[in-house]
Amino acid sequence: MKTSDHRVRVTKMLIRRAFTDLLRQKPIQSISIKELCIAAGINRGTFYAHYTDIYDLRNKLEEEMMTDFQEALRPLLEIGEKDLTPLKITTGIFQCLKENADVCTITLGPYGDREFAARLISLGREKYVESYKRFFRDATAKQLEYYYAFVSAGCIGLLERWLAEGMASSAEEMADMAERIMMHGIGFLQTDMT
Amino acid sequence: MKTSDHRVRVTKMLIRRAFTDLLRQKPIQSISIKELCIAAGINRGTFYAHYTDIYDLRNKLEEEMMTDFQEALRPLLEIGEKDLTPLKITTGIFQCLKENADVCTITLGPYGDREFAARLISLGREKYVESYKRFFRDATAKQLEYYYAFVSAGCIGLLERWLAEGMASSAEEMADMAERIMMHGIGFLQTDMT
DNA sequence: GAGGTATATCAACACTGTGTCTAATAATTT
DNA sequence: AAATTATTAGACACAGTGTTGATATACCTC
Repeated sequence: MKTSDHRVRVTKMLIRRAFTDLLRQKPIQSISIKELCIAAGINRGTFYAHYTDIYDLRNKLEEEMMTDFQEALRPLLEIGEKDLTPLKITTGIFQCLKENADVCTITLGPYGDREFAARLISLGREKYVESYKRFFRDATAKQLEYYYAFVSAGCIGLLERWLAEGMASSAEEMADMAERIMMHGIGFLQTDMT
Repeated sequence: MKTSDHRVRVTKMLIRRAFTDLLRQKPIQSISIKELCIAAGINRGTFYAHYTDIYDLRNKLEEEMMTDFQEALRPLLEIGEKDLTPLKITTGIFQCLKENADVCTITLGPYGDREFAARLISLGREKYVESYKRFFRDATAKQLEYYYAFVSAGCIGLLERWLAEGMASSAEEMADMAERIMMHGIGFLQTDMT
């Protein structure tokens, strides 16, 4: 099933490059197939051979990223891992994002798809909830749900801010900060920080 | 400047109603002016007399909401208020949102505009930061920025969840939960909850 | 390398929505 | 009642969409 044809790989690469370029300039809703094809230097019919519309293109690119990220995070989420801490998962995710900074345009940029960002964050969700439950056995499911809704959205907000500042800080630094806020709330400001 | 003409008020009301209806069914990018006008039962030329395109319509509706909310929150944000706590502000905002649940479609629904939701949340931002600074004088500006990025996004995530569950809980309950998470992080699960 | 196959290109097509305009009609204000 | 303003209906050129068929070319297998 894997397409090994040089032509389609070149075509898809051209489309991908033109698409991410355009996404830096304008929101997805004002990107037409026509202008994308002109920017990519391909025929419009060729686009339709691979995608049905712009949103299908975005979805397919996001799926690619998702599998890439899952692959990159696999060692972190291995069942064998016993000394797995939320901090390690967070750091891993943040590290992945930093290594694929260009891709973040699609998810975290001003015209990004935050719903997909939420899915990325949720990659470590099960592990998270599991370890939370270990610590807070008497918490209700509803409480955990609301808490997760809060902190996952919070992490995305943190990531947006990080990207907006050019990802100047290190992934560890950001993950540590996220972890502190998640664990202690505003109290994180009182703890020692490097 | 206030338009007192019956006709334009009826027209705008029809547009608004048709628009929020459509937003419950599909994302804004796939709502055409034509179908909106048919749904509203008005002439297409009339739409152009008031708005330039669909996004201009959304912006203008959001501006209306924003001023409404500012008005509703004014007593809470008065300079005279001395015993103003973050919890009171949060409760006020959550209460406003609950009282305008239909409007939340535009901001918090699955096809909503989360950027605007962030602006709504930020209504109390200055007051927030001010009171935070009072408690944490040695916190750096950067830390406060990241913290605010986290918790404002987190509140939106919480609101989305709330809306998704039909706003079953009370505004006070939600505000209290938000406040606890913001103040104590995961630790909020250990404190007494009603 | 020659073969057949798959892919990209080009031009053309009907179709839908856009944005603007004019003349006519209806409601509102003065 | 007259003047102003808002809405309507129809028409227009224009742009983007999605599809089709014919042609050329790059690819992989043998």
